[in-house]
This record gives sequence, C-alpha cells and structure tokens, in this order.
Amino acid sequence: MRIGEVADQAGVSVDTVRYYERRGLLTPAARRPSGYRVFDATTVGRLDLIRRLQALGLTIEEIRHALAAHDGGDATCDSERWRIEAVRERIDTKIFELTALRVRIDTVLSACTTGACAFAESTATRR
Amino acid sequence: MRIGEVADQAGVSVDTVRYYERRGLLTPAARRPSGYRVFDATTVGRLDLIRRLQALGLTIEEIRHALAAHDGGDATCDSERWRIEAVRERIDTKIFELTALRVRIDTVLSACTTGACAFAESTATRR
DNA sequence: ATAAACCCTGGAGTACGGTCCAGAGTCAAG
DNA sequence: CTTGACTCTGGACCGTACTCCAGGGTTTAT
Repeated sequence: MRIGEVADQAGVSVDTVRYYERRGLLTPAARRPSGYRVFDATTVGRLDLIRRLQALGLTIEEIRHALAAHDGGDATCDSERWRIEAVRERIDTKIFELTALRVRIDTVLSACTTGACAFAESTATRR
Repeated sequence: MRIGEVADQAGVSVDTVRYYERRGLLTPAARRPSGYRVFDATTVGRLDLIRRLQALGLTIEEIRHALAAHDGGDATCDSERWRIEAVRERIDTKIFELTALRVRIDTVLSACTTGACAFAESTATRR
C-alpha cells in the first residue's frame, strides 16, 4: 500500500500520515527503491487508534508514549489507565476554569442590567 | 511617564505595552525627540481595562473593537452588551464540548474497569 | 511513449498572545 | 565623564496539530 491509500482508508490526509511518522506515532515506513513509502494494512488500524486517542483529548506526545508502551508489549488496561485519567484531570480543570469565567461574565452582565455597568464604571473611574 | 513606569503600574511587561500599541489597543504614544514613548497616567487605567476585558475572555481583536467603540464616545452598556454575550456563547460551547468529552472519557474508563478495555480492544481487533 | 496521477523532501504558514533578542541609542545620578 | 539603567527597532521564537507549497522524481494505464 502506498501512502495515499492508507490515508484514504484511515480518513486522514497524506500530510498527516507523514506528520505522524515524523512525530514518532508510526514507525518509519519501509521504502521502495524509489523512496516511496510502503505500508501494510495494520497501519490503517494504527491510524484509527491514534484518532480515537486524539478524540479522547490526548496530545500527540501523550499518544506517542501510549503507543510506545503498547508496542513494548507489557501494556495492560491497568497500566495505561492513568494516561486517560491525566487527560480527565486536565479536562476537569479546564471545565472548572471556564465555569468560573462564565460566572464572572454573568456577574458583569447583570451588573450591566442593574445600571452598574462594569465596563462604563471601570473606565469612568479611571479617567 | 516612560514605558517601564506605565508597565510596572499596570502590572504588565514593557513588551506587552508595545505589543498592545502595535495591535491598536493603545493609541500610538507621544514621543520625545529621542524616540522614547511618553505616557500619561490614564494609560495605566486603560491597560487595566484591557486586562479586565481579557479576563472576561475577549480576544485582542474584540478588545480593540470594544475600545474603539468606547473611544468613539457613543458606547453604552446596552450597545456593548452583545460583545460580552458573544464571549459567553463561545464559553458555553466550549464547556459543552468539554463536558461531552468528559463523558466519553468516563465511558472508556469504566469499560476498562469492567474488562472491556477500549484501548486493548481496538488494537486487538485491528491486528 | 506519454500523460495523469501519484510520491518525495524541506521548509514555510496558520491562530493566539505574547516573550525575547541583538545591536544600538538615551538618560540620570554621582 | 562615566556608569548603569533604561529605551528603541525589527524580527525570531514559543506550543499545538497540522496544512500547503515548490520543485523535483515515479508509477501506471493507455
């Protein structure tokens, strides 16, 4: 299989496949004498796995580590679980921050409604 | 006042002040013959306002528009309210997405606990 | 044999909000 | 007058995950 075929089957662009290889998510593909990359069908599955992990919020680097552990052979659910949990923590933090921000926004908006516009006020008091 | 003093009082870096000027958040400062920028005390308040708007989630561009309206003189709470509401929509969307992601993560983690690890499974079925 | 479709590399560009740098000039105090 | 602290400019750089490009070479079908 050539790169275009693999990319099509996995639903990603050829540029992305090359990018993943560069980033170490795919082991460097074999080459024809011409320099063309040669892939086997398992690569499609691997690309699919990468996309799933990405959809769970893992960064490229995290995926690289996870796949390395997986390729090492001694990866189990339990041994890898923490990676996902780390992502969950990150998401939770983000949600927390955004929720706090939302509250601040609502506060400003209702201050605005009751006549004490924070925007006007802050500029007025400063000028 | 020179740029360092303004920056100190507002709690930002001199680079940031210059950056804001470049981005149109501050009107170009007056200059001494030597080229040094000269600021008056109102700039500190303006920098502070910029930071507040930023803390509410407005981008530099949005702040620029808001300040331009404000400088135009015909900005009221009601006329500017929509800017903050637009930010709120953006935040809500983000929170929504992250919450959905969180659910997916939890699903994966509990599948893992019940023995049907999505990670192992997806790789197993593909190889 | 030839044309269309494919592939290669290295590097630049995207958005965001700054930060940092070199190399030069300026200012205030002692 | 010198020294140290300050300022100027233009441009490169950070992280993230790609995307796109030029200027080549290769493969495949007809």
